[in-house]
Amino acid sequence: MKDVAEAAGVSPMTVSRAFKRDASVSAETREKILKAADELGYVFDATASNLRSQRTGFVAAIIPSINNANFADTVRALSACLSEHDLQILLGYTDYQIEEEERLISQMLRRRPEAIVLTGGKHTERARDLLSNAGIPVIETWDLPERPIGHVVGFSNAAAMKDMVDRLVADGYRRIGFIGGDDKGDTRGADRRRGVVSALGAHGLDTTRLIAAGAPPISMREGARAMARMLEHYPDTEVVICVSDLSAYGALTECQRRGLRVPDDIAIVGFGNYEISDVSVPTISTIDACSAEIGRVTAELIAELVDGAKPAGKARVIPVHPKLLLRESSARR
Amino acid sequence: MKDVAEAAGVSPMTVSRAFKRDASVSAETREKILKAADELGYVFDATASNLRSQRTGFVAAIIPSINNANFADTVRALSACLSEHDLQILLGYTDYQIEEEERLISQMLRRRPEAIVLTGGKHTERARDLLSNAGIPVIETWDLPERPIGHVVGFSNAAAMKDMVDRLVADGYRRIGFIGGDDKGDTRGADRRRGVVSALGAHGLDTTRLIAAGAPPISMREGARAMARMLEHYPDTEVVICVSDLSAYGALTECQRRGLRVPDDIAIVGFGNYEISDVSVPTISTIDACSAEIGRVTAELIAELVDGAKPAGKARVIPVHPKLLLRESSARR
DNA sequence: TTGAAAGCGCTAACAT
DNA sequence: ATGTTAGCGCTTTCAA
Repeated sequence: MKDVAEAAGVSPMTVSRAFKRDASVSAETREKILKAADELGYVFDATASNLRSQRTGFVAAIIPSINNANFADTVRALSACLSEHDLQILLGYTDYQIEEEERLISQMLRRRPEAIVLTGGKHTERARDLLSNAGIPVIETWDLPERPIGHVVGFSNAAAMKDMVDRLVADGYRRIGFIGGDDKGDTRGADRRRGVVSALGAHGLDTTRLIAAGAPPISMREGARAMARMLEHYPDTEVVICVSDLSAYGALTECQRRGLRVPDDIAIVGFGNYEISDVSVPTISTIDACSAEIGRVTAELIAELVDGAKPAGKARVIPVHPKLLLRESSARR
Repeated sequence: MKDVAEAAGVSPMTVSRAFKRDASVSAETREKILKAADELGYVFDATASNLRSQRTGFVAAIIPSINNANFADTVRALSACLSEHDLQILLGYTDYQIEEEERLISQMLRRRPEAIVLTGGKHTERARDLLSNAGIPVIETWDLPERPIGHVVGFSNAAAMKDMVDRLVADGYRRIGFIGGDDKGDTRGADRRRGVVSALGAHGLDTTRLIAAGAPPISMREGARAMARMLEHYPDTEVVICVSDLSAYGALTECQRRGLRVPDDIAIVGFGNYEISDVSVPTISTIDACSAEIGRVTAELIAELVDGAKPAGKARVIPVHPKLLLRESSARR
């Protein structure tokens, strides 16, 4: 920057200002400086800037898996909105393990992010401590934690499933099974399972038709395998609720390979409104989790908190509202 | 760090050493220091460390889309291998636009990454300049560029498609169509289309059965729409090659909705070995692009280049070898 | 194994 | 609108 200053015949401070958007530099001077910088091949050093200004422009975002279209949608929306405020995402993924989340949090805080976004409301105690003491906004998403660390943008996975069960029961379904949500790592999956079981109980229905799908990520293959076991153990099941659309699609293929008609012989529903659920034959009933909305709302919240015009204020809980999408796979004959 | 030093009764320099892995600090002193740091809630400041040591531990990685399982697999493997060398990914995505790629590159270089990974070999001239002058290893992936900027880890999309066409022709297919690859943004898709057309030409077959799928990301829905047009314009087509498994699956569903049997009435093949291609009914023939291998190999290359034991050396081209996976959707009756 | 001095490249704060 | 001074929190370098 010193070199650029010399080349342009100004002080380093003026060069610094010329590289800021709102700084007070005459248009003429700025042009001269940018030209000099370009000729010298100068590249602004954000590291030094961050240290001196104590602002990094980073927002840490931690998701369970990078290879999940729902979380990808959230991150994409988050990233797009944040970039309008000159904020950049520092992405990490936990492989559905809170110990790994703790490690990531501890690592990322060293980079001095200006806010941190988490997926879910279950964390190690040390992670909670680190976050509470970090002095930056913490936003938990994709859940409504009982004991929030800071802000929340999300929904109750259990309540979403209750709505689905209520609807299926209203449609006349009685023998209802569930696939997945057995592993502790996938806390949202476990919440969905709990929601289904408790809703079934409330209707006085059988709550034992539960099939494990193993450790997350629960994908299509696991869904197919679990459906095979469902059909063996509970062959008279009328509708199978799956922890996600991916497992629901896998379950659907298992039925197709066995010559079972969906929904005529057995109905299937999923969760997440992945693209496949609206394209497959039959299309799959699901719940839209508002992935992108979660990202957008979170970004807006962060922009507001980081701009720092307001005096912190207290932690907010912003609910989003999943939507039931009834499609061919659970249509009553 | 000064506070920690005082609390532990040592100099800041010793604290600094205690936080390094290999530094020479007596076990006793280190323990004392870590305890003091923990009690004070001290969090190491990577920003200052980066500035002084001129090492950030960042590797910039730019992919077309975060919501693509192939690129996600590459990034996951890259990230996992890099973290063993204390390197962290700074992820950006271009939405398949090289102008956006240029903007991202320029932004990311300010953060002083120690290497930069790109997807594809097509970039703006300014992007090429920025990268050439950045003084860090540049690795282009998922392609074999004619004019590489630095290192390359990838394969020829056109050659991969030639193999597929050759195989289909050997299986007796003659009227072969292609869906996608029409938009300039998806350069790998365009390469695949070129590869198909040129291979068809070499066999003396009809090269006009090309259906546009629009701007990327080409997903299931676009595949279904394109298949509808293929069936209208070229109803006697024997096999349809799709730019990816997602569009291939979409194409498959369009056939199913029309009552066409795959592969008996029409065969379909895809690209990328996405999970769906091995689960759908029928399973979809495809080409495995070695997504994870690209990430792993790239990470190993970077680790070697960044450790800096060697004196730079010249740019390397490391080919990976896509594999034909023939499945039900193109099985000859 | 530990410490002291200097400075990485930028910008906050103040002055003009 | 521009310049000067000081220093962000570490680590390199040298010394003991």
